[in-house]
Amino acid sequence: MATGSDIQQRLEEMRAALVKRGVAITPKRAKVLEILATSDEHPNVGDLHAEVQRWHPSTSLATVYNTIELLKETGQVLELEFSAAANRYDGRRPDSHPHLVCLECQRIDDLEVPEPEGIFEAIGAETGYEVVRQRLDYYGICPNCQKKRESRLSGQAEFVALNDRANY
Amino acid sequence: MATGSDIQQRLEEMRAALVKRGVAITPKRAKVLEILATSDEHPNVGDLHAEVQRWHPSTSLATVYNTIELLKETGQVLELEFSAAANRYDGRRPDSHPHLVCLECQRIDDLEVPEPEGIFEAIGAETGYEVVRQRLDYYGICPNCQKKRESRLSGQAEFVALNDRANY
DNA sequence: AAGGGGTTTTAGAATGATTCTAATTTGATA
DNA sequence: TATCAAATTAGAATCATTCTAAAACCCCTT
Repeated sequence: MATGSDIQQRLEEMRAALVKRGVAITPKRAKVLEILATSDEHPNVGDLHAEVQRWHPSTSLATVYNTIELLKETGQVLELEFSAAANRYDGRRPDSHPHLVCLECQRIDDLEVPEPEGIFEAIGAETGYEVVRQRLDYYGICPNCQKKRESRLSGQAEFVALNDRANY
Repeated sequence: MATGSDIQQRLEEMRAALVKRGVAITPKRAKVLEILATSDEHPNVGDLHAEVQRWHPSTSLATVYNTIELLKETGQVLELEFSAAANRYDGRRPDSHPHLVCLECQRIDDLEVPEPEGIFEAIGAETGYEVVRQRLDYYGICPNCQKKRESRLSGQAEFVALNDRANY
C-alpha cells in the first residue's frame, strides 16, 4: 500500500524528470502529475481531464495529452494501450508490470508477480530480438462483478435458461 | 514449423466452428479463413482485405470485419490489440500465447514460452478475479531492424552525434 | 510600466481504425 | 421462377488521439 511519502517521492521524481527535460511545471501540469502519482485506478485521459478541470476549469484535453506525452518521453508513466477503449495510465509504477483487467467494469488492478531474472536477455539470446519492455495482463471478472452476476442469476432463473440457449 | 496438414486441420476447425455457429462459409469468408490459417505474419484487417480482394475484387472491408467478429465469437482467432495501430490477428494459434513485437517495423513473432501450470487459478485464489485469458508481449527491436541501425550508424558518424544531442 | 520572445494552452479540425446503417445482392429452396 | 433469409455493400457515424494555428501567458529587459 502506498504511503504519503511514497507518493511525495514519486511526485518529486516526475517533476525532476520534466525539469531535466526542460519544460515548466505549470499548475495544470502539476495537477496531472499529482493525480497520476496518487490514483491507483489507472485513469484514462478523460478521467484526468475531468479531475484537473475541478481545479482549473479552463483546462483543455490537449494539455492533458501534452503532459502525458512528456511523461511518456521521460519514462515517468506507464501507458496501457487498448484498442476498444481509451488508454489507461499508471503513474505510481511507471515500469512495466503485470495487471489484472476486468472485462466487465474495466477496473484495472496491479498484480504482484516477480519477474523471472534476466528474462529479456534470455529471450534476446533465443530470438535475436533486443527486448526493451514487456506487457503482461490477465483478463477476467473482478470480485465485484462476480457478485453482481450471482445476484442477477439467483433472482431470475428463467433468464439463465434463455442465456444458455443463446450459446448455440 | 507448420506443416500442410497442420494448416488443413486448423482450417477445418475454423470452418466447423462457423458452421456450428450457424453461418454460411461463403467464398469470401473462406478466403479470410485461409489467409488466417496460413499466414504467420499476424495480418491486420487491411492486409486481409487486400489479399481477399486479389481473389474477390468486390470484397468490402465490412465483410472482413464481419468474418473476424464471427471468428472471435467462436474463439477461432486471437486478436492482438493496439491503440496506435490496427489490430493484428493470429489464426494459427487462437489461444492466448506470448508474442515478440518489433517497435520499429511492427513485425510480430510467436514466442514459445511454457505457461506456468495453473497460473490462472493461482492468481484467482490470490486476487478473487476469475481469470479467463492473458496477454504477454515483449517489445523490442527485431534482428533485421538491428542490422539496419548498425549500417546506418557505421556509415554516418556525424548523424549519430546529432542524434545524441537530441536527447536533451 | 511597456514591450519582446519563447513557452504553454486553447478550440476546433483532421485522422484513422472500427462500427453502424440501410439498401442491395446472393443463393438456397420450394 | 418466386421467395426470403442471410450476406454484402458503400458510405456515414463514432470516438480516441493528433495536429494546427492562433491566443494567452510569463519572464526578462529596458
